[in-house]
Amino acid sequence: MSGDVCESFSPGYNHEDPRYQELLLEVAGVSELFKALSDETRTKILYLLADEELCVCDIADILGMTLPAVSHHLRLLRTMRLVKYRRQGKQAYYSLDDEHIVQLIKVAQEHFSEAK
Amino acid sequence: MSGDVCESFSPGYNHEDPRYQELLLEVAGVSELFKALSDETRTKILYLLADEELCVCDIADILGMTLPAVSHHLRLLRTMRLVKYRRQGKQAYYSLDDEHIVQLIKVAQEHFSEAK
DNA sequence: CCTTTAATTAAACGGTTGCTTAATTGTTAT
DNA sequence: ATAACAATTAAGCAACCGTTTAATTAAAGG
Repeated sequence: MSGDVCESFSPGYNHEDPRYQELLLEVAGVSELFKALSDETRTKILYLLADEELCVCDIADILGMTLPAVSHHLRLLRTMRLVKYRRQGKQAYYSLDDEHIVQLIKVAQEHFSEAK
Repeated sequence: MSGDVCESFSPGYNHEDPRYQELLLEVAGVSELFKALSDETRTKILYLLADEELCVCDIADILGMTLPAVSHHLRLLRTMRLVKYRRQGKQAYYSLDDEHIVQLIKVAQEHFSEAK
């Protein structure tokens, strides 16, 4: 049993317990999701897509960034299942794939505004 | 007006509009909050503190990390107003400072579990 | 006062990450 | 087929981030 250090009590965390392993997997997934949202550029992209569907070119223009840079971020957001895209002619139109993001951003906003 | 590229329409984003500037500030704050949650170690710490108050030494022991490493993360979480601490003798006991984090983690969990 | 323990801070190192440039793929039009 | 445009992919580089080690501060006890 670990955790009983500095003479203070703390419950045991059995690292061999399969439930503990499962929890670790969840933690990894959660932090990976937050990592996708931790970049300012990606957050901006999600804000834009929350309003409307946009093609890569438009996003790059609005944010004043190069196309490859934006495409790079979109790929990450895609693998995290946060955005989806549909191809129409030459353009690829992106939009939000999940309502959870809107919730996450909303809660984060609240914390931000309350923290002054 | 920006945004009208690749022959597709997109509404104008006036970069001089004070409301736009305010929005940018919010985006920066939101992404900064997510950045605090994006590290796996910090997420683990928040999971632990969601259960109970713990001192730095215990956290380090449970996670199998050095004390300075944990302290470093706690400082960041403190500046983000996510955790608070109280000193009792030699130890510093940390606990969650905000219920928003629990909400954020809960929503992230849902997304993670649904995304398989 | 000196020693010990908990915690923080500072400096340095290694790995990761995001952007840039260049090259490639895919689609439309001439 | 060739040309032009949108998008992706790849490689290289600079900046950032998390950990480690060492030094410092703070508090309790002999």
